[in-house]
This record gives sequence, C-alpha cells and structure tokens, in this order.
Amino acid sequence: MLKNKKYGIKDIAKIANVSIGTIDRVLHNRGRVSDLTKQKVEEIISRLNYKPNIMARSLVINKKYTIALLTVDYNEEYYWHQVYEGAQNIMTKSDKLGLSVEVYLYSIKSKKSFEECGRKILKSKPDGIIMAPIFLNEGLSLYERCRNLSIPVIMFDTNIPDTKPLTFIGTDSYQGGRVMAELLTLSADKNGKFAILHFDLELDNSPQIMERQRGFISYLNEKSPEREYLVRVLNNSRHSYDRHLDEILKKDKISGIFVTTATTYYAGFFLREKNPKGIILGGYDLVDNNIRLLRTGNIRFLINQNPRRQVEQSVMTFSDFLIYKQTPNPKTLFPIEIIIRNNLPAHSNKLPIVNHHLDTIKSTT
Amino acid sequence: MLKNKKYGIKDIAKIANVSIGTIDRVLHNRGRVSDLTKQKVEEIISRLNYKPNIMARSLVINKKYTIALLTVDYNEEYYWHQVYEGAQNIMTKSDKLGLSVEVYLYSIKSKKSFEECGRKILKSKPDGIIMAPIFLNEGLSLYERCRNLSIPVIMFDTNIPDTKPLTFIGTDSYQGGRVMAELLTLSADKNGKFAILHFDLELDNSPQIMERQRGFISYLNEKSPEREYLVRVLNNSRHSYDRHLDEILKKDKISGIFVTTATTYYAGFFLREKNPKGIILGGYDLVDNNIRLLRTGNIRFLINQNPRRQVEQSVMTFSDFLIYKQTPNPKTLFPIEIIIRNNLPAHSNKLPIVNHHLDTIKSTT
DNA sequence: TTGAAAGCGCTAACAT
DNA sequence: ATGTTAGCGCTTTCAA
Repeated sequence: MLKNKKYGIKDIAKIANVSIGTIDRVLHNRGRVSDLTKQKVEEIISRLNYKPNIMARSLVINKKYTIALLTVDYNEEYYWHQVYEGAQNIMTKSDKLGLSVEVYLYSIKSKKSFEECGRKILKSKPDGIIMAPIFLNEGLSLYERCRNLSIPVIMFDTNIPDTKPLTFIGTDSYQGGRVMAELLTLSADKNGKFAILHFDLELDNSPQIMERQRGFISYLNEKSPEREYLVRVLNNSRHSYDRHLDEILKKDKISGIFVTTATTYYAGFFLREKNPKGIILGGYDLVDNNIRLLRTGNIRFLINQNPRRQVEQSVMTFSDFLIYKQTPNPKTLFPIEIIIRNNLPAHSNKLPIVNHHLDTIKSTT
Repeated sequence: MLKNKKYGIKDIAKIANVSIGTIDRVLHNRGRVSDLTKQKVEEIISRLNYKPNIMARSLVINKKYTIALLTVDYNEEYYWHQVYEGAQNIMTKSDKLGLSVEVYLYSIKSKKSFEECGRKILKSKPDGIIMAPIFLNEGLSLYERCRNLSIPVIMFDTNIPDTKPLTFIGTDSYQGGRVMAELLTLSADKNGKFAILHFDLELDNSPQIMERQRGFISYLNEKSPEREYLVRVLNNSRHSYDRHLDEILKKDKISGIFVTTATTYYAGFFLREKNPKGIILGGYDLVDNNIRLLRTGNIRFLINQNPRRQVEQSVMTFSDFLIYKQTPNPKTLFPIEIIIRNNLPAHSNKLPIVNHHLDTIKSTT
C-alpha cells in the first residue's frame, strides 16, 4: 500500500476479487451483497483509505441542484445589498460548488411580499432554501411547510426560536451586546449613564434584540456595576429618536448610547445636529447611513455581522450538504466584527450600486 | 436556444457540422483548424454561451496538483498553530479543491531551517508554493529560484518588497497602525504621551513594521496633533522591555502603548507586574501570551491578522489558479480585525494543542 | 485540416 | 448475489 497512490473503485474490485458493481453496492448500501463479501470489501476500503473521486461522481450524477435564496430587496438597504453581493460572488463559483442559486427578493416593509416569495419558491421545488426570516411568524410558517416537503432550510441573519434548520448562520447576539458594552465602557466618560435604544418593530420580530441587551447589561453588571443605564423602545422614525433623546438628555447626563439595531443612524443624526458633548454612540450593521455617520464620527462603533460572508457560507454549506453529504453544525456563529472609522474601508469600500445585470438571477419583485 | 439548456462540446460539434475534436482544437487554440471553421465554431460557442464542464475536464486531466506550504513550526507559537489549523481544515476539502498540500515547517529562530525547507521543496517540484517569508533575504532568494523554475508563489503574512508573487495575502499594515491609533486615542487619557515600541529583529526583516508606525503616526497627526509620542526599538526579551519601559515611565506620563509586533506581551507582563495606572496597551496578533494578557486586561486591544484564513485563502487561490485558470489580484488584503476581551472567544476558542496526528502531513522538522 | 475512438472514475440499468 | 456495460463531458492520441 503505497502512501501516495490514489485507489479507485477498480483497485478495490481487483483486490477483493469482485466486480466494480459490487463495490458500488457496498459503498452505497444498496443491499444485494452477501455479508461476507460486504465485510471483505469494507475492510479493504478502510484499509486503503479509499476516497471516492468527487469529480467522477458528480459528472455521472449530473444532477443540477438549485437552491433558493430568500432575502430582502437589495435596493432597500446596503446591508441587504451586501447579501446580494455575496450571492453574486458565490454564483461565480457555482459550477465549482455544483449548484445554482435563484434569488427571491421581498420587501422589508411587506410581510405579504415575503409570503408571496415563499409560495413561488415552494412551487419551484428547490433542493434547498436559504432565508433571512426577518418576519417571525411568516418565516416560521414557511419553515414548517419546508419541513413537510422535506426541503432543507438554512437560516441566516435572524434565527427563529424552536426551529431546527439545517444550520443557522449568524452572530452571537449576547456576545455582541457584551462587546458593545466593553467598547463604550472603554471610551465613554466615567460619569454618565448609558442608554440602550430598541426599535419596537424589530423587538417584536427578532428575539435576538433582547439578547443583545442582556449581553450589554451583563457586562456592565460584571465589570462596571456603578454604571447606570436606561432602556427605551422607539419606533422607526427620526422623530421618535429625536423626541426621546431630547427628553433623556434633559433628565440625565448620558455618556454612551447603544442602539441594538441598524437604526443607529437615527441617533447619529440627532448627535450630528444637536451636537451634545461627550456622547459615544455604538450600534449595529453597515447600512448606508451608519457608514456615513461613522465616517463623520457621529457613530463611533459598529458591529458588523458580515452578511456577505453569511450568504456565501450558506451556499457553501448547501454544497457540502447536498453534494458531499456533510451535515453541518446546527449553528455557525461568526465572530463579532468591530468596525471603527479606520478599518471600515476594508470591510466595505463601496456604497450601494444599482445593478442592472440581473440576467443571471431570477428576481420576483 | 433554450435558456436553461446546458450546451456541451457535442452540441456545438453537431451544430457546426464538425467533430468534437475540432471543437476542442478551437477551444484551446491548438491550431490545425481552418480559419473558416474556426470562426464558425467560435461564433456558435459565444452564441450558445458555452461553458466547459469543469468536472469532466478535471476528471480527464486527472492531474494531481501538489502545493507546498512553507511556514513556521506550529509548536513554537499559537499564531503559527493557527496557520497549521487552517492548513488542516482546508486539506479536509482538498479533493473538492483538486490539490494536495504538503506542509514544511521551519523554525522561527533559524534561517538555516528555512533554507533547508526551501531546498527540499524545490526538489519535490511542487506546482505551487505558499510561504510566509519572515526572513527577508532568504525568502527573496527562494522566491527568485521559484521564478526561474516558473513555480508560482503565493506569499502570506509577510510581503517581500519588489517581488511579484501570484498574490500576497495579508493585512494592510498602514491601515493597521491607523486603527490602533484610533483605538488608543479613543480610550486613553487625553493627557499623556503614546509610546510606539518596535522589536529590532522584526524591524530588520519586515518592512511592514515601519508601515504600521507610519499609519499610527499619520492618524495622530491628523486627528490628534497635540498628542506627543515617542518611539523605541527593543530587542526581543522581557528584560529589554522592562528596562526601557521603566525608563520611559520615569521620564514621561504615558497613557498609551502600541507594540508593533506580536511581542506585545512583554509590555503586558510589565504592566501586570508594575501596575502603573492609566496605560492602555495595544498590539498585534493572537499569540498565547497576548491572549492571556487580553483576558487579564493588561492588553486592551489586539489586531488579528487571521492567519488561519490567510492560509485557507492561499490554498483556495491556488485551486482557482491551477484548476480553473483564474489569475488572482496581486494583493488580497484582509480587513483589520479588532480584538478585545469580549470578542476574543469567537476568534480563538482554543489554546495551542500539540497535535500528534501528523500522518496526513509531511513535516521536515 | 479533420475525425474517430479510447478512457478519466464513477453510477445505474440491465444481465446473469 | 454478482457481473457487465453504457455513458456523464471532456482531453488526447492516432489515423485519415
């Protein structure tokens, strides 16, 4: 047994004194093989450390897997544009990966559009679905229907509690909160409270938001118990942020603000306008406005969830699963990426571009 | 021309009324085809948007590419262990990638061992070399010899000036310095100087170190021109750091220290022992001691170059290049990763483990 | 200048 | 229960 020789099904057949058909049968547990020969063949297989030639296998199987990517319209936010970029990028390599991706876009403002996409996807009978279920109930319902049809589902960005997707790909929310607490504690004035701002709609739809708060507070309790903090739930408007922040600042000295969602920019705009001294603002996600305000210094810290890599990873995981039969871990957590002004360029050097070359992609909007 | 039909060499042959052999000749510019048929065939190819089937191609070519990975012994430092982890991980997927990786380890303390590895590698005639050329001259010499033998070289971690590897994979040193300056400025006491500490040996071998300093200083000049700073070159010993730091602290009030290399921990040990108040320490790389001191809080910030992903990327780039004939960009710069205590776990949840399962890997140490 | 045919390693249908 | 064989899409050799 030479170390560098690559053994094939033929070699095994010769050694075992059976035909290649038999080898194939034991390799795939197709039955109709006597226990004796089966054992013998299996012994040889493991002894020679046989590894099937993937190229040959997929050549003959020649199955074109298609997987559906259900995500938010990339024109609505840079965050979702990054998802789209990831999809584009990975599709370049799709023959390497052995599957094709069809993109379905829904509007972040419309549960209906999500549901409609879901219907279309199911009708197309994909071999897998990748989705960002930012609507909790609708996402759950789609997930259930996929289960019934035994279509594997990968969730990214947002996880739905009590579901068992093939894998969830995203960041650890609790840890994210802790990181932000550490950053603010590090840089904010010792005297002054911290404000935690939630966005009501997302609070309803994403259980992760509360995790971020829990993480944030747990850090304060552990490392900086004398720090006071307050929590507010706002709705998604400039007005709401302005009003609440005005009110908060009137009552208390605030030295740090943590916005638990991508709407960090509302607080950023407030700071840019009113320019109160000594307030450090940190929040989530590289959306257009957040990037701008990070550049102007009104936002100091952002946590990047790397949506681009999340989709890429999702597609690759499906490739591994469908083609190479590798079952992923139930969770794939990405590290918390801290973005400040000076490492922003490498993470995102382009603002959204409307892309007119959609021929290769199917969109449903 | 149906949109979803996949055309093959056979289809083209039929349409053009020639044999598949002819198609192959025009596809690969092998000549011996009349201009007329060549044109006709080319027209059909582009009209049908023909894409060769990679699986079939590599099946028949059946070339086993082997690439050599030249890196520092993973037992010497966690940083290099991460490189090794990356290599291990990517080798799991090596049949997917279509190449095998052989690892050659040299000692970080011995230029001789680097050279010897280089000799062995060249003797093995690999299809490509991935190296971390931490010895400038020796790395250059190996690079030149590869050039003469037209073996493509990918450099990671450290770049050698005036060379043109297939690609350099690493982080932007200038930007790294800027990021650290921003972090220290953000969190350090306004009153107090910054100290920039270099490690003499690495200063000689790696031009990147000066880039880090340049980035650091450029940020200070721009954003915080009133901040004074001093620069020291130390040798790689606890003693040197202790002596210099003692001396520096006697003369000046220091509120921030930037160590431009992985030896950040020497300064960290100093801080842990002498415990001077109000000094924020930041530096480079997730090496064992740095990780420990980040956990104890003596180091506040680390920049992670993600050596693990660097090797993985290197191998994947070779796969793309050798098999799919895609030429990479001359530089692949990773984003600057900021590591603080609370996002450390996700980046590195294990300390070095001595791995005894080396059967799959060739080592030359 | 062109065509025919073997074969890469494997799967699956069919034959025995 | 086991063997035989066609063919997946392509490259390459040899013949015409």
